[in-house]
Amino acid sequence: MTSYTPGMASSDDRSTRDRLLDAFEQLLVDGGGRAATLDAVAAAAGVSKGGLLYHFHSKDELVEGMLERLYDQADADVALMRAAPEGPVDFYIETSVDSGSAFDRALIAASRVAQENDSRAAAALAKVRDGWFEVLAEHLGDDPLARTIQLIGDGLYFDDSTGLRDPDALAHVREVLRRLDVL
Amino acid sequence: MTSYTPGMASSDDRSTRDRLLDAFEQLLVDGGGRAATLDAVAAAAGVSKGGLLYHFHSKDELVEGMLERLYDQADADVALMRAAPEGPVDFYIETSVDSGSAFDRALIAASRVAQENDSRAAAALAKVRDGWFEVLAEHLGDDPLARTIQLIGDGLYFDDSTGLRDPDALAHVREVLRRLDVL
DNA sequence: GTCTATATGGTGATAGAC
DNA sequence: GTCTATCACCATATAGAC
Repeated sequence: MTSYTPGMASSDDRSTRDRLLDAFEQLLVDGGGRAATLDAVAAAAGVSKGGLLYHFHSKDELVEGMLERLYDQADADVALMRAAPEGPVDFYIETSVDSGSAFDRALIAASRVAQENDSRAAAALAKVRDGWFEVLAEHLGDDPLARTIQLIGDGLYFDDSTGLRDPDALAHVREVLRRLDVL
Repeated sequence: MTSYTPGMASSDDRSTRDRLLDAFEQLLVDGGGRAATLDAVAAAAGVSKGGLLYHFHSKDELVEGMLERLYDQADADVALMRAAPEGPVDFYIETSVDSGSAFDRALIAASRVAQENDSRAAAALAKVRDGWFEVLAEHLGDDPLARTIQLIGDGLYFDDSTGLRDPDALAHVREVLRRLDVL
């Protein structure tokens, strides 16, 4: 698997490429897989459809490019999680509510694709989740607790991505985690 | 809002109507909004596209019919939850993992539609969730805990609907809930 | 590297036969 | 009550001009 390397593009087409992926993700987040057509992606990125198809020869390649970026973002996120001063648990639940970050957008976009029965996207999400779980389980030394916290994070993500966001959710979760002596 | 009333169909077309809604839901669950075309729904239900369009004049009406059924199923579920011998919390998390029930299918289908930016579906899901929360909060007398348990349920749902199912998840959650003295 | 055609097939919806 | 035929539109993808 060739990994996506931000600084190493062979020419200066990186910004157009990334703008296209950004637009693709945003359309997936806002309107689901149905709204993310090639026309819409090209328009949102400010290029023509032909321009898009120069960078990505098919919609499939667009998905592939998106997932490659996701893997790198996930690696960076896990590193941040391990090094977080507030500890990995607080970092994890805090970043599980949608802050509008590029990584949040990439995750929600990937889950939209996964729900259209794309096995690559589902595998990518599973791998990202495994990375988080590893850190949680290592830090807590308690699989049931780690799994439960991960489910809470999944729930926060799901609610945000379905427009069910509850502003008190994070405070409530923190309160319960304190009772469990993990915060 | 005219409610869906199983026993009161004005003629014997109820079974065809329900078969169409069943097929619509199943296609949404399996392949997302993109796969649930009118052609596919009609074929899966064993009627022609014209036959479908006799019962539902548009795709919008198909969604509407689906959400009406969902409301009634949700009312029934809340009643079961209140009366559950094992208590509402255990009932809630147990039924949050996809058992393949008609209600599970309806919920996942509705969330697929909600994620394509359909406000009716999002509102329906929010209402269903409010019903569960009310029972949880009433029973526990503890909003943070009720909200957290609800998030765990959302996480279980999300994982199932994205193909991330972990067979130990439920056991792990139960273990943690015992530590919190709710099971 | 980006754009304009254009081919091909799918998708929602209508009209009207049976 | 269900079906066939048909329409206008939108989607992905190709070929090739600039």
